[in-house]
Amino acid sequence: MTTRDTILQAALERFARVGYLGSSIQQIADDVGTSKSSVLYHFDSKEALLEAAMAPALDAMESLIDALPELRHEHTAAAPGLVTRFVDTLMAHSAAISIFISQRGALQGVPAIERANAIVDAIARTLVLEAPTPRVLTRLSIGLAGVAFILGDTLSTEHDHLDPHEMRAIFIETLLELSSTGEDA
Amino acid sequence: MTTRDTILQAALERFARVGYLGSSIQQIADDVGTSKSSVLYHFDSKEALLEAAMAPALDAMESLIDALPELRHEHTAAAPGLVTRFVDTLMAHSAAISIFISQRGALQGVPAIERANAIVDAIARTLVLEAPTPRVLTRLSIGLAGVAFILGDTLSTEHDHLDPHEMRAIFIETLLELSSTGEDA
DNA sequence: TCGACTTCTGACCGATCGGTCAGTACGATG
DNA sequence: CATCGTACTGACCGATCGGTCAGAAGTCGA
Repeated sequence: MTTRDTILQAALERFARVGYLGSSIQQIADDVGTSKSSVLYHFDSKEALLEAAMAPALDAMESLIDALPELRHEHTAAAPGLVTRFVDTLMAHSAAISIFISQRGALQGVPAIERANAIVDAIARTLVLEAPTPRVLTRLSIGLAGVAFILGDTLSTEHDHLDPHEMRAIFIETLLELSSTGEDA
Repeated sequence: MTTRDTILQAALERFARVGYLGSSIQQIADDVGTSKSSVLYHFDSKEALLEAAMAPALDAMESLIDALPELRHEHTAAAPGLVTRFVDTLMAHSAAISIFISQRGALQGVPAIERANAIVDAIARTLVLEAPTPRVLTRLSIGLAGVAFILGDTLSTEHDHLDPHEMRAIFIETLLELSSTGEDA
């Protein structure tokens, strides 16, 4: 693996664990055994480093949005296939997702976070088309935020976590349940 | 209101909006129209300020825990009364709750956060007694984290949010649903 | 052998951080 | 009037922050 990729990985992990503001370039350099100057050679700034670290996750989410219109006419409400793909994408990029969820308030104005905000808006916009009640939307927000939070938690704590497959199943099932109207069918 | 209380309120709001690490004592002083030295006169340190700002929320949560054993034998699973009280407490202290939820990773070792961690552990411990499956526990975590996240979001963004009463009802209903075994009764 | 390019480093910069300290203004108390 | 405690302030401190820069070391093709 190239030095650049090593830095990218260490930065993503550290940003997720102790926060972007709580991480210094020096600490990231120490993590990978290089110098602060080396980090700033590969990336123009700390912000650029964050952007590069989050890019794969944002790319994946954007391509999921592009595929969303084709997936949703499968059912009127959220289709199981859509939710499954969503959960898989979240879990594949849990570090970046966790950074966005818990730090987007503190990082307003940072390009990478603004891009992620736009993605969330796009998701909400397409969901609103088929889930007009604020009730279902709120329920879905609870579910998505909760799932994202737990993913971040598994990264930053060494608690005993249940195995990823079980977690995945619970996530999918719970999100589907929350995306239904609620009371009963 | 005393200067001390004004500082406390401004600090709580700022910590919730842009993060503890993203807030400087100078900025908080500017918010209330006083000097950095004045803030440090009323509070020994930035950490002490955080602790004092979060204390009311933590006190409320602790007293809720104390009342928990008496409330739970009402039903085997989470009782509606318990959930309602829980949601009300969360909403009454949304700023402090939001700080804990989204920044406890970055603030490990800070006394106020350690105290909050202990509270969460206590809640989990009492819940485990009656909800032994990791499945229900995960579902509850999703719900609680999701609710807490939304509360923080309403503070830090100027989005159009639905009215608190509606939100409260959805929170309670959703949490009760998630605390059930799932599939059906 | 000679540049040219990439990778990387240590020295250094101004700004800001949390925190200390000596001192000031002032109302209450004797 | 003198004294004391409370509230508050500006000057200052060392440390760390993100970022710049000149140059060293190694690897190329010409």
